[in-house]
Amino acid sequence: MTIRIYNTKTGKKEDLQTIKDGIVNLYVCGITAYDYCHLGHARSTIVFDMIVKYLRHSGYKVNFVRNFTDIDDKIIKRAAEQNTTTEELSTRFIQAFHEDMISLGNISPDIEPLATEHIPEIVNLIEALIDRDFAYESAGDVYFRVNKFKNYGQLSGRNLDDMQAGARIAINDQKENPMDFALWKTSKPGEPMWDSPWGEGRPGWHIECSAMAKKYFGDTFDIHGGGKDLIFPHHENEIAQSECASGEIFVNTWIHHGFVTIKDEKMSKSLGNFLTIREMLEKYSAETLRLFIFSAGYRTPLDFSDQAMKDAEAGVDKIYNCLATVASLDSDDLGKLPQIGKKDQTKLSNLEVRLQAAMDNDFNTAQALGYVFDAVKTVNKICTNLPDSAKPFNLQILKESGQTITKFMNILGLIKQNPQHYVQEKQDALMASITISPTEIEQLITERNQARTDKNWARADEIRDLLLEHNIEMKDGAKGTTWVVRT
RNA sequence: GGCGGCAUAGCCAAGUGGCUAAGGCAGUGGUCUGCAAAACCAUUAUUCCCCAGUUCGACUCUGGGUGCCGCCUCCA
Repeated sequence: MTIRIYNTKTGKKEDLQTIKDGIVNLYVCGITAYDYCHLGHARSTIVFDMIVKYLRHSGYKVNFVRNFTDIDDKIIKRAAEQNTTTEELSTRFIQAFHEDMISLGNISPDIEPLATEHIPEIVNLIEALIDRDFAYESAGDVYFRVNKFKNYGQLSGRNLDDMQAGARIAINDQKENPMDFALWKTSKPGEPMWDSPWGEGRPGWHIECSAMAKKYFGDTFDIHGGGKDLIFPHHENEIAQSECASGEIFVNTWIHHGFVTIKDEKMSKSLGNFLTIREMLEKYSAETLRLFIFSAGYRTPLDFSDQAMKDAEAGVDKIYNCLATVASLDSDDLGKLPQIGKKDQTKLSNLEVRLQAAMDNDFNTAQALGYVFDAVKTVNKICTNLPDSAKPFNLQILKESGQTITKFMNILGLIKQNPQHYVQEKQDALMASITISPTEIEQLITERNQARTDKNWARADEIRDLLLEHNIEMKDGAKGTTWVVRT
């Protein structure tokens, strides 16, 4: 099967064709390190984590680079506010970012380059652009000459005339054209600076990615990713810089994911309506967040709400519960398992193929999750109906289905815990909140069961109500009465 | 103003030129239970924003309209 990916550049899904057989070079724009990351960043990192894991699962060697922007206007401003250096500030938030990534269960990129560690590469690239007349110096700044690049606007589907008509561009006398963007900026006194042929200054925002991508992947590479908001101007400008400097196509496939919204508005620092990863993880597990994120296509806007998170949590529990049940099936149960209907059997044995087909289709996690839940339902159905005349073969089907589900969910960074432990731990966590001891509960259950034997329903109900007041819910099963803490 | 995207049941959300329009949450009826819970079964869009067109046939393609969102300034 071929993996098909929606390419922003062409607006179509295309078969993935790598430059080198079996190798994917992937560059993702990372964060500007000046604050804690919010759910939007979480979606970005989780989506690309899934993409990398799925590509690797599909047999590709993926070289995954994600940068940090550790010098820019916002960092300078924030550092000044906090009375610290840009270096201290960015180091602190890069550290926080790494902590968040571990909490979320994301793998690390192979390389995490910093802009400030690539100043020579940046300067070289700017010099190449000046040599080719695509850039010019103006009072210590260097600007890219957008008029010189005939493809400017190809990624975002714009043209220079339309954009200038918009007139939302700050007037700057140093520029030949208002749309020209800075490659190098003169530093003001007290700001961080590096030596350059144009005097002391610092790089513009876009140039770092062009320089670092070139360093690690050469002039042309396979996939470049980021949020939709980076399409213009950031990625447009990267293309301009890189292609004008090298004369080669910069990137073959552009992947852009959608935003996380709150009440249908984009979550962003400027709007102040953001929730940090840390805040949200106090309330919900990383796996709940991941399921929530994967319940929609990565390009769709995703609206965050408590209800949506509760739905996702119920989904995670549902899968774990099913897998815990399957894991608990042992040879004693063999005789009780039913023959599995032909239809269910086919459904389960096709699961892996269906999951793969969904993922191959532009990483359609929502559809894949649909298949997983469908399989969970089927497995539950089989486990629940336990008539006689079963064959070991049936147990095998259930165990294999459980393995397929687990293996696939692991690609999404989900179901990484032992299901039985998960169910148990969830229970244990709830235990802390209850106001009655397990011993007392057991005593009351024993008493209730005696009352039930005596057909003293009044007393039995009384005990159940009493336990319910303590959030304890009983389940009368064939093997006796079990209990759980109600969520 | 320019450009791009989206519109599918109470909510979230896949999907396809013709086969039952996935799945989750919530709801309803049932099985089970002394009553419950959990689980399971059944059920919840004769229809996919509106209007035209293409087609033997469109929710899916084309054109127009409406609404929402995003980008054009920093942004994942």
